[in-house]
Amino acid sequence: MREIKVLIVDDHAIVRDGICSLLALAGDIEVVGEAANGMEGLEKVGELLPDVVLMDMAMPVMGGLEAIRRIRKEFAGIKILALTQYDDKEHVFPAIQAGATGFVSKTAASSELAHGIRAVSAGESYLSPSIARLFVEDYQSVALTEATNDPYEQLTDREREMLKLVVEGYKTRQIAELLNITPKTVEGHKTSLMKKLGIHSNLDLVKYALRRGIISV
Amino acid sequence: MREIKVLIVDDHAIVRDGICSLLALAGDIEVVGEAANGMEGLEKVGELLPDVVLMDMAMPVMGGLEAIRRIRKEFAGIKILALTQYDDKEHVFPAIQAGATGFVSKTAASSELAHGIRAVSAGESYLSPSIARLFVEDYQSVALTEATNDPYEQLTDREREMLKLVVEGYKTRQIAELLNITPKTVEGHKTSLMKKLGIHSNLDLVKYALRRGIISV
DNA sequence: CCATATTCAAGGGTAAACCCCTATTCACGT
DNA sequence: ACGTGAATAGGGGTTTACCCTTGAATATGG
Repeated sequence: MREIKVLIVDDHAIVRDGICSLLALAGDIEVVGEAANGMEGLEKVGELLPDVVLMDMAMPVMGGLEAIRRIRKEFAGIKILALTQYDDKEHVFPAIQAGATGFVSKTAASSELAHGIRAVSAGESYLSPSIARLFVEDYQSVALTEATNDPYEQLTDREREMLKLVVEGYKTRQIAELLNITPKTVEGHKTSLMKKLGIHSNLDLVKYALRRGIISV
Repeated sequence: MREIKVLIVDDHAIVRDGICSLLALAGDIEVVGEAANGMEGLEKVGELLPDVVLMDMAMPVMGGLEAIRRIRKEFAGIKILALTQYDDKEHVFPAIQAGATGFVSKTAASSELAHGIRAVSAGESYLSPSIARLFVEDYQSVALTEATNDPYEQLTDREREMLKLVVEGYKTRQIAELLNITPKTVEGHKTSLMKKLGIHSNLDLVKYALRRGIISV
């Protein structure tokens, strides 16, 4: 199997050299170039066409975030593994939205770098445990609301059925036809469930349903 | 350092034994018990109080999903590492929402199991590359829509203003009062923007706005 | 066994949203 | 000067949603 070509972008020469020698031990990874900032990184990506770019987030001249956006825009096929010393939402999520395929924390075990590079190169993702935690917690924040005394538990089966159909976009009349009841009955359940949830509009019902994970965008 | 106490829940004895011997090699992990289904797993959790439960998703009697919910409810401090042979959204996200702290694919390298157990035990998370991908892509779906030729760019400033107010819950009349224009004008803009976005209901407008990040739940 | 509560069902009336069309004004580029 | 697109406004009719009330069947509890 061909070696994975990697470009390292970091403003510290010592970090670059360290990573370089680390990856040399991996065997299946070849460091084809280095860059000291986002601007330089963007140029070298064009010259060297690496498989994976290892991108530090905190850099002068052009930050990692902007560099990721530009690389993704011009070279859609090249995977980006972001590298950071800060393991918090504010640093991680913007990088992912900018187009990073994986994220490794600098506090992580050094072996993770090679794992991450292999994963993103294979079209998958890699998230350091401290980073993965952020994603998992973000998804669970929805469910946590559930654990508390959510009035959703107070709804009858029929009302939950209505809620689901309503937020899925069915009109009152359509629901009535589906369930072989009159539209008036549907409205009755709807009024009742809205009262229980303390919601007064169709719109907030959708937001509630999304928060509860009843439907997804 | 104390060994990490693990309970294995899987309906196949062969799988349990295999995992058991794998983890024995790790050194810092001790398998304190096994269970063949969710119900049995729940009982053993109470008896053995493990640090981490390794939970298979596909099981008879009581599935992994329900078992995760109950364990989380009764024993909030115990971490759950889910295990599955299916690496898709439909299987992974519900497990996370039910309370799993990490997720390992059965197609993954066997060394991942120990990594995952250590991560969740330390209060972090572990996601196999094929699973991590799902999370990353889910976060990127917002940005990706943006990158393509989203008709949102076709909207006029006024229309964007309407869109924002509408999905925030303002009624047509209220918007009219806010902007000192007639309700009819508001309707006009609304009709126009909905046509541009190919949306035919208030409800889908909310979903669109959430997808686009115009509002948040 | 009866009283009460809950669920499901339905009607009537009002207000709001939605649909299709037209029309004026203003700005902008050709 | 002309066409185009945006913002504004309105008419008229249909559809839906929202609010209040009622009634029947089915628990649930004293």
